[in-house]
Amino acid sequence: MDNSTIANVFDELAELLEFKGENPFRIRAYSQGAKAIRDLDESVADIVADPNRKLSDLAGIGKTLAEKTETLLQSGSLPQLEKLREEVPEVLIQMARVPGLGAKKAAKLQKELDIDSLADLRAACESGSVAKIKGFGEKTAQAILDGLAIAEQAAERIRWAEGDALARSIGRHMESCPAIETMQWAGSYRRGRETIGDLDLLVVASDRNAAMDHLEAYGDRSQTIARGDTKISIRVGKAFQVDMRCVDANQFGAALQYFTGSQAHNVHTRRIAKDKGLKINEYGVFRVDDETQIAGATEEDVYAAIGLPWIAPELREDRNEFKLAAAGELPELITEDDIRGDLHMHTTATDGQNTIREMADAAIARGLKYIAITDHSKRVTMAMGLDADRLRDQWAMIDEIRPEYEGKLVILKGIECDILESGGMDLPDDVLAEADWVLASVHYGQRQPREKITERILGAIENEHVDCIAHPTGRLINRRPPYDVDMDAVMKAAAANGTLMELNANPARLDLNDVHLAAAKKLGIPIVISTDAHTLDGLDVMQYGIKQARRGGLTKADVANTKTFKQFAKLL
DNA sequence: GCCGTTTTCGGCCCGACTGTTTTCAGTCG
Repeated sequence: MDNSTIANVFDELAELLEFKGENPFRIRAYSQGAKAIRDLDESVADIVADPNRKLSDLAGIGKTLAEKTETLLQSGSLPQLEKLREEVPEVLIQMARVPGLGAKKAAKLQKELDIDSLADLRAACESGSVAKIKGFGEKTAQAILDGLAIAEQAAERIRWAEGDALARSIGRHMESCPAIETMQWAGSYRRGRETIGDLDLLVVASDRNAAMDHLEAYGDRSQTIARGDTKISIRVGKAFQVDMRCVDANQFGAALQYFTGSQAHNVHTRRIAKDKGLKINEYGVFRVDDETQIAGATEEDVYAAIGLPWIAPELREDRNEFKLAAAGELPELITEDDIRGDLHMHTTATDGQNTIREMADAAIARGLKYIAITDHSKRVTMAMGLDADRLRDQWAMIDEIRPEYEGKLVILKGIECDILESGGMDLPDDVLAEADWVLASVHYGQRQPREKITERILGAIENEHVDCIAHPTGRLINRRPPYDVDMDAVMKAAAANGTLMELNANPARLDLNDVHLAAAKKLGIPIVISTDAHTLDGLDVMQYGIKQARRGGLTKADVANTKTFKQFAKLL
């Protein structure tokens, strides 16, 4: 059982306990335990198996959660969870996911009105029976109806790149507001999370009402959810929420820090402040005894006030950033300027839209010094994958054009070779041996059982000609789950065999994810950030990979394609 | 349920906004 499965169990326990009206701090303990395990850069099972280590040494895991984790690892289930699932009606969980309804209101409605489904809930709102319950009213009933409509429109988190496009569009609109002096995006968008649940805009405005009016005038606004003196929330398009907060200039840094989150990171900063006799809120850092403000204008000031250096937003998840910051060991995160090569791209030989020359010229225009041409192998029939003959023809072509690029760009003879369903590589070893760069990837048999898929990938790692595992989990964000693969085993094998691992920068993939990247870094596995470009524009997705790499805490030194070609070649 | 060099008990981040309340609970981030 892997970390995320265990974490999901604790999250579900927390959710179910909330409906039982449990002590909120006990509920939080389960959530925090889930987070601690999910964010861990090593396998919980390994820690349990190690006689020299204890699970309860992990922050947020005490005696009880350690025992439950061991039960899960041994038996695969938890009696407490089974019992709670029986006790809490499924409809309660659905109800609490309706925006505006939480566990308490949902439980009260369900109990008093005997609601069995969301359809029942809608009917109860429409008939007026909800409004008659003590503590509820007409407006609450209407808010629930609105919430139901939103929930039906599947307000799922959007990919970071989509959030980026929306933020830029709203940003352009807001720039024309004369009342706004400063503005900056915060929230999970600023932290670079792979998906964004809403957008958070922070502004300093000479006239707050004018700024809020201006946001409400955004063309695609569908609804205003709330509007107060300092904060406004609107809905854009069908269901996406955008919040704007107005603050004074001397509060901007504190507000930016607060609004950027994550929530867990903020809780941690405030706890540190409290220990120092300080209080942090979105208006600044204050001494508790006399309410004096000691910081707030910039984020650097806020962190300095609690004795820490500024922490990059991508790291603010309350994973290990506080420990690193306190020790002065925060990583200097990779930037797009550090990238010198791109080692995964396709051409017209298979499913790409441009020729080798066109890709090479576009790479030069983007400042790259080396690329690898990595078309599909023959198993990928839909993309007209290459057999040995066609591949050798392509390599002959590369030999032919290389002189034109002498001193400007190194073009590697590569292949994205499929790992076959039955195991083994899609091209014979003697062909792979002629390649400069071999990516191995799974495209078929993605639903095979864990043991089988893991065995296939381990086989590729152990093949001496394979340089790198491409998109190692196969997930497509919001579309397709990762293969059921034992990533702990894959990473250990990659480390042992000197095989590189890809961070595929395509915004739908971003594969490996941030936690995997941190784990790879810990094991010393060099990461290659590649675009998997199928078009010239496809080369521009590198920025998304960089964002993801930063979230994994990667520095220039952790990423192989930041090296000069001469240094990079030593890894092959 | 977790945690600790003020502690093994008694805390646990902090505030905006809404609706329904005549002083605050619920929800959200």
